[in-house]
Amino acid sequence: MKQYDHKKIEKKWPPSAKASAGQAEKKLRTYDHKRIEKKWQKAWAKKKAHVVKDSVKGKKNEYLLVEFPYPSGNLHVGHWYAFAIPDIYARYRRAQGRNVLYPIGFDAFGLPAENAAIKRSLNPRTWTQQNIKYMKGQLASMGASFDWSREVATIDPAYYKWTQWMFTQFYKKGLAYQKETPANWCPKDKTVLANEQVVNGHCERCGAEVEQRMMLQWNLRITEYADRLVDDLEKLDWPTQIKDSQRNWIGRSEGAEILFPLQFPVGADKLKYVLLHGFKGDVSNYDWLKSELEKLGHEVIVPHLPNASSPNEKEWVEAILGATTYDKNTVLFGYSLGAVAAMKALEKLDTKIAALVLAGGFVDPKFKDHSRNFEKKFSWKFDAITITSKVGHIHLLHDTTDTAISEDQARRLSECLGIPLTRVEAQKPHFCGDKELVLLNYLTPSVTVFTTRPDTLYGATYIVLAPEHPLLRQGFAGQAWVNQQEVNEYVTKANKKSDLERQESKEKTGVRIDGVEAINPATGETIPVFVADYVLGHYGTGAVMAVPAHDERDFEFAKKFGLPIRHVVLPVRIDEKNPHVPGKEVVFRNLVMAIVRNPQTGKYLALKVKNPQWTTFVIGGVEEGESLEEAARREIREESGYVNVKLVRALGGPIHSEFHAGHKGVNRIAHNTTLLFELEDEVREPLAPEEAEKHEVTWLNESEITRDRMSHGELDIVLNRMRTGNDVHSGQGILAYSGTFDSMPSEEAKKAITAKFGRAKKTYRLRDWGVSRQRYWGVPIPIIHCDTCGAVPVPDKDLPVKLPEVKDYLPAGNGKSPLAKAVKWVNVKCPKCKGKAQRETDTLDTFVDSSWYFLRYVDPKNKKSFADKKKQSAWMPIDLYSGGAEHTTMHLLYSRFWYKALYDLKLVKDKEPYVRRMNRGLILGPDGQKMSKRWNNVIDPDDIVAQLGADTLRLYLAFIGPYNEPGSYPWNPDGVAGVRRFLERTWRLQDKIVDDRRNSFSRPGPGETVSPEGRPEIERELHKMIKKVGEDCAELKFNTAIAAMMTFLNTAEGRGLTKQQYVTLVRLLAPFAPHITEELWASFAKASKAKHAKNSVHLQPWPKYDKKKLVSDTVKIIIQINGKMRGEAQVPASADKEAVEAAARAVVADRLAGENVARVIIVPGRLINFVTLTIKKQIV
RNA sequence: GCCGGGAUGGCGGAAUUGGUAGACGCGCACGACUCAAAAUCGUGUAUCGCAAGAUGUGGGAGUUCGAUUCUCCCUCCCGGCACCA
Repeated sequence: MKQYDHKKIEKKWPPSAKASAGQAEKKLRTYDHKRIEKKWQKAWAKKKAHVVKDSVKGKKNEYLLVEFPYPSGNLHVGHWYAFAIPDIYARYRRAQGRNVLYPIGFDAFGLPAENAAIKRSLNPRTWTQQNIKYMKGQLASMGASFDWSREVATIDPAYYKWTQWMFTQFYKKGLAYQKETPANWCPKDKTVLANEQVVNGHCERCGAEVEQRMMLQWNLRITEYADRLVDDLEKLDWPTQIKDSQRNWIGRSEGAEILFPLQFPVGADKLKYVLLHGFKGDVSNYDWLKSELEKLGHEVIVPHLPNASSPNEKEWVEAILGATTYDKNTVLFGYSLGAVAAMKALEKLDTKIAALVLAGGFVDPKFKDHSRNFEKKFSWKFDAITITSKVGHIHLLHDTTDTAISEDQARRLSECLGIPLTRVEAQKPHFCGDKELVLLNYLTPSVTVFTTRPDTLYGATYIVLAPEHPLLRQGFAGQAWVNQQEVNEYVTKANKKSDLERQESKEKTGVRIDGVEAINPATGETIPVFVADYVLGHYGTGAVMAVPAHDERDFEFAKKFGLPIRHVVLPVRIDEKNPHVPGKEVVFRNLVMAIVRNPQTGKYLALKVKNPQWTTFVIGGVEEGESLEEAARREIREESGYVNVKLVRALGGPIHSEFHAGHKGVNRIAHNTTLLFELEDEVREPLAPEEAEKHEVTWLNESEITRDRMSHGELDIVLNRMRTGNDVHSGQGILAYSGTFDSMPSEEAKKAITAKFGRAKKTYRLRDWGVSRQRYWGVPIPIIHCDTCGAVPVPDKDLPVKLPEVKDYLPAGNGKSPLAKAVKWVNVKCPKCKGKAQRETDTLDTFVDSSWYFLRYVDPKNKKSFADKKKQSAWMPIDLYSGGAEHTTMHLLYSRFWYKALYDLKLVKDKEPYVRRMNRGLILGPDGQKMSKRWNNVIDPDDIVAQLGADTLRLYLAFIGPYNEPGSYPWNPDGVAGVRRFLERTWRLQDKIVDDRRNSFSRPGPGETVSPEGRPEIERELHKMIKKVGEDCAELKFNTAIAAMMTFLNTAEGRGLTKQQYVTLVRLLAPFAPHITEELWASFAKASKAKHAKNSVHLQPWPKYDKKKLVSDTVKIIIQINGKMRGEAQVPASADKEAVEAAARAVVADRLAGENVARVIIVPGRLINFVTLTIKKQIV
């Protein structure tokens, strides 16, 4: 392993002072980076060379963004790689005539600052600002063209005022909400962490194991944007790797929600249903619903609501309250105006009832079609708190086909009650069908499951609830199960475990909920209900329908609990060798295949068929009334004579096969099930003569069971099941045992079954973004908690909410932020009611700070808005965003979400902030490991700058590999010396400038870059270089761009070059090594009369290459014989095919002697290939 | 397990639409300069072979006059997801 040898480098570099003193008399000074770099950095700063205007006449704006650093206190090589290399691109684009914004700032809030501050008993602000100051000095040494006038720091109140302002905007729009959520709690950092900050159950920062705690947290509704965050990726010019990572992270699954009604057949209290009809309705509307509910054993009351054609609130409410007594077993159902009346009645009710189901309800009497006469007879204010407090369970149903109630009306109801809206499709619009099944489903206790495989519904043989499922906490309408205690124990145990602990063992555990059964809506069968921790509470609906035949997890669970396995999606095997013959009758048959193993020998029973010749297992049709096993035993006896066999198991479910049954002359569709038997003894019955004639018995080793030998198309599936014991078919197939859906392909069946029994639904892995942090050093969440008004956003005029000074930055450890200790700051008046109120004491996640910083660069000093709209449109969206791979799923997703939310608030004009994104690589230590003090392999960029110069460091990092690929590159000390050599040779190349006739230094005329006469080869090399460097820079392949300049240098050193040619090289090198090139340019400018020469080299336009100069008079042609290189020939560029062939034949004449050339392939200007007859013959 | 990316000398890496594999740099070897060393300059440097030549881009097949490049299968490495229904 190579060790980084400091001494070796220091000995080598810098070149001794004595040597340069000795050369002092020489016309040229030695390249002295120390003098040059400081000099020009000062000069640029003085001239404000890098201040960017928002518009420059005749130039297009371009926004190049790099992730702003965290002010850790010291600049490392990674920072150089992150900032100095994109600077090459910024300078290159400027030379190409773009007005380039290349800003920088500091992401300065966050844990490390605070931890360091606690350790050194310093104010985090002081500490952070010191770091910023120091790092700015270091950044200056890069010679990067940052516009410092646009510097942004997230800790600046003028910045975080807008962070807070945006948060209040989001809150007002319902995008920010507070919720008691299980939070990832780091016991060491004493704060809540985002999911993204938890790596394998441990804190990303300190490594401590993360605990789950229930806490009241602020969340941002990023899940509402999940679809757009996935779909809009498509249009972005981003590497697929980043897009795929984001898609994985969001984890969108498309499937269906299906409702399974529950029955409590044993020992449960019966429910009392009160069904309220609507405007112009009457008691008879619910005949069907009533009888169905009564069938389940419940009591049903349908009160008569007076004057249904001209109703008023008072009469209806009285009728409802008088209809019966209400208690904890009552379920109140209200339809349309009945829903309104139900809520009104609840406001008055003095007991708590089990459940409230509202269908087609509203709180806003504005209808899609026409107005109604009751608008003024009801009051349209609702006491949501009272209503919801009187009810254990609420369902809000909206019919998506409704012709009277708009979706918007329904949503208002949902917002009013704070209960999510359930969108359903009624049998007839506005739930007007005779048999509205959907109503029954929601009136009965039920479990809604999410599945991506609705096609397997008929195979669902049980239901599994996650331990967190609300049904287990609340029950439904007071219903109970028999083994309540056992269930509770399991749930408590599971809830104690962290996600990580639950995953420790994949061994399935669970408890059957006794006395409760679900009804499979497709088969009508009752199926058991379990609670098991392999189902996740936060994903989908927290409940699954288990289909053991087609899901491995369910299969495992079913095996353990002895649950039925029903195969409903059959894998398909179509025999290509023996396909269906068009026109022939299609005949269906159930087949059974028997694999008989002899445990003594380990061999398998097979039949050698004589005509046609093939080998098969015992196989035959299942006769009417016969079980599979009976049929298999019969076939074994008939075909092999063996009598005593023992059934081991079925090898999974049937396989759907299609083939042409030649001997019967029909097209066969067969469902073929394979049973595995063991031979018990050798007892055989004699075969019937016609059987014996057809085939003979043979025994095969396992290795002899191959598709070559055996004719079964299903063999691969069967063998796999036999060997692995995995009988689950989780792929696609054709439906069977699925009622009217039989023989439908599974993809089609997904849609059909969803349409009939459920509704299409998307679910995401992504969860809402928890932004509360119980730490000091962050942006205070701009919310005031008032006892009467609830959470109130801080009014715009009171922003920013400045971070108060406290003495003690240590988190309390009880979940309270240190801000809670600033009592004066905390206690305020409510902005709404002026009553007593307290400030929110949590601070925002720092990912919030960095979600919009790029917008502030555009207009960093604005006091009226976060960024002026005109300035935004001058720069946004960002043309190229360069950063680290570690931000692929967090920062990049959060800031996209943030930007989209701003877009919806009409605060920004684009849907996406970053047009193009690239992830850079990683610089490793010289030993190939990550740079770390622990390994003593850290390269300090300050040392390199001191010894070798900033230009060398820039050039080295650019040369190490392609910048736009996230590779990892070990630091090579000799490699750095190598690029330093390149700069010195470039410097000394001045010695090789030869007399060019014009010997002047002026702007090249059109079509002319330099005076080329007399040196066409160098001129050609020069133009090749201009082309290559330009193209490679555009693609961020700085390594090959530098290689092209090195190649030119190698040629030019040998042959000499003109001053014009030299200066062109300097201009190409300028973005890479801004200091040395500025120095060289200036020294040439002294001798020049040209005006433009007085300007900086960095203001010179990018050299243009001349296509005509790229071509040479002669070209090298590669000569191949049968595709192998056999020689080369120089031919005139103008040579035609005949001439090329003649020249080539001359070169390889001896090789072609005696060969018949069958074909000659000529690639103009490149290659000629002689194909000889012998090869040709082999092919023909 | 699923999704994506990758594998080229001693090392970092090049190679246009399929057309000389190894550009450029490092390292190494030899030579020049020097009393010497360093620096610098020059020559060479995929492997085997004295050579002619043969082999060679993770492994195996295929398409093609010709494959690092296209197709199929496999191995390994990196990244994302993972009891996600």
